[in-house]
This record gives sequence, structure tokens and C-alpha cells, in this order.
Amino acid sequence: MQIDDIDRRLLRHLLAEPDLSTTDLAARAGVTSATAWRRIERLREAGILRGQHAIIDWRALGWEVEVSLRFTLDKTDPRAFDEFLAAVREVPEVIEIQTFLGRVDVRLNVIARDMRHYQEIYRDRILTLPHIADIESLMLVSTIRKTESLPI
Amino acid sequence: MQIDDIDRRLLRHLLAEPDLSTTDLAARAGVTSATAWRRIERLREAGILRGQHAIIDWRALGWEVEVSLRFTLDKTDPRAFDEFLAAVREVPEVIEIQTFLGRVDVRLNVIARDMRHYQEIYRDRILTLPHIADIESLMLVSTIRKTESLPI
DNA sequence: GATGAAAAATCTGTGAC
DNA sequence: GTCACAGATTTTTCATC
Repeated sequence: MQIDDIDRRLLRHLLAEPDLSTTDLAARAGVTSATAWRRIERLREAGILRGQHAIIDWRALGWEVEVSLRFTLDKTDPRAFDEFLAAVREVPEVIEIQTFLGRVDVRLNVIARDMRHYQEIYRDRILTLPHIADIESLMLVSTIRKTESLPI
Repeated sequence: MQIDDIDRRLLRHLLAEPDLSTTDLAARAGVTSATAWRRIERLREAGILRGQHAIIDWRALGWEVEVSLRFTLDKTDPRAFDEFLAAVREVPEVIEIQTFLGRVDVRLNVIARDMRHYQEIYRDRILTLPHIADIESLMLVSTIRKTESLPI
């Protein structure tokens, strides 16, 4: 799909202020609301805009612990990889899964209410995942998603 | 703040389908829209709901490369850490920053249009960051945010 | 082929209960 | 927590460039 300056302005403002109404977004991008609406719709159809994400503060909800786990698997075949990922999806406390090129290497972010709870999840849900050769854990202090200042 | 079952249902549905109108959300949670609205407002004031995030498909926009970089800094003092983070914030291609406990250790996710562009960013914007002792790079294949299936 | 103005459909936010 | 409603917003239509 072709993207022009108006689309770029719309995307930039949408990323900076996702709660904006189409009317206000249009005003900021210097077009009418009908135009803004049609273009947003087109970006959505093209798969560039994939909807919204509600941001939840886990800590405010009482989930104090977030840990980033990095796995090395003990096999390199795709089936082992798929089995591992399928098992991971069954663990609700895993809120993010990342896979990488060039290694049998996966990263998971796990949340827990507190350290005791985390130890439980780790023992019962993480260590029991299939095909694990090695795990490295890092306690997360903060995550900043910088999607306000996009390079578009 | 106290969270009850209705709040939990609202949050769960909001996470699963963030584009839902308050009316539809209310219907799914089994309350009227006025109730849903007031509770959402309360969750917002309590800092549990922190607004929305527009999801963009970088690949559809022509940003083909995402790399996860892990840094070890050469100093352990807080000032070096802050200087490093301040410099990172100036790089628009860095879309995520994570900091960890127990190490002078930071992770960044960087996007680029293609490998050539990534090499440029790496050489001119990453290697020039202050206080770097070591960098490890992993090419991202996929990120799945599993926030649909929350443990609440 | 895309735009703006304006109308129609829908939703949000508030007051009364 | 529900119901009702005015005001705002979203989405469609249509004439125009």
C-alpha cells in the first residue's frame, strides 16, 4: 500500500495520542474528519493499523513481579520448538513471547503477584516446559515503550 | 483500590477486545453501559488502566528488521546509567527499553527498514552510546503479546 | 480517485432514581 | 446498579474537484 504525508501525519498523531477522537485527529493532521476516517480505515484494511491495546498497570493491580526468562532448547528440530511454544501458550502468566533468528532461543515475560507466587509459577509451569536445555532469568525493573516518537 | 468481579470481567474483556465500545463492553460484562463507564473511569483514576496503545505493523509499513540488543555497561554508578538511558531516548528507532535488577543491564528493541539501514543505525547511533562494555544482538523473528489471556 | 459538507446512526457521559 | 436523554462522535451519503 502507498502511504503519503497525510497518512504519516495521521499515524504519528495516532501513536502519540491514541485516545484522540477521529475529529481531533483530523484537526491535527489538517484534514476533515471524513478524510481522516477513510484513511484510517484504509490503513486498517492494509494491515498497517492493527487496532488498539489497553495498557494495564500490573503493579497497581497487585502483580508486583515481572521476570524476563531466556530459554535455550535442547533440540534444534522444528517440532521440539513448536511443542515448546504450544506448552508456553498454556501458561496464563506468560504475557509476552519472543522468538529469535539463528538460535533455538526464546524469551518469555512472566508476571506474578509476588516472589512467592513467582517461585510457584517457576517450579510448576516453567521448569516443566518441554525441551529446555538452559534458562536465564532477569527481574524486570521497568519497560518503556517509546512508541510516541516513531521514525515514520 | 478494591477490585471486584465486575471490574475483573471488564478488564478481561477490555484486554481481549480493546476496540469494543463501552456499550458492547458493558453487555459482555453483564452490566449497563453507565455502570461500565463509571467503573472504567474509576480504574483509570486508580492508575490501573493507563489508556490505549495503537498497534502498528512495522513490516506492513516497510520496516522489515527488528533487533533485540542487550547491553552491559562499563560502570555501575547511577549517573552512568542515567546518561546511557538519556542518550538512548534520543534514538527514534529504539521502540522499547527494558531495565533489569541486579546488573547494569539494559535491553533495547530497535527497528530498521532493512539490514543496510540497521547497520547504519548500529554504527552511528548504537555504538556511539556512552558507557557500553558489551553488546549482544539477536534478530527478532516474532513477538506475541499474549495480553488476551490474562491471569486476572 | 479523493475530498469536504452535511445528514444519519451510534455512542458517551451525566442526572435522576 | 439501572434508566433515560442530551450532547458528542462516528460513519455514510452525495455533490464537487
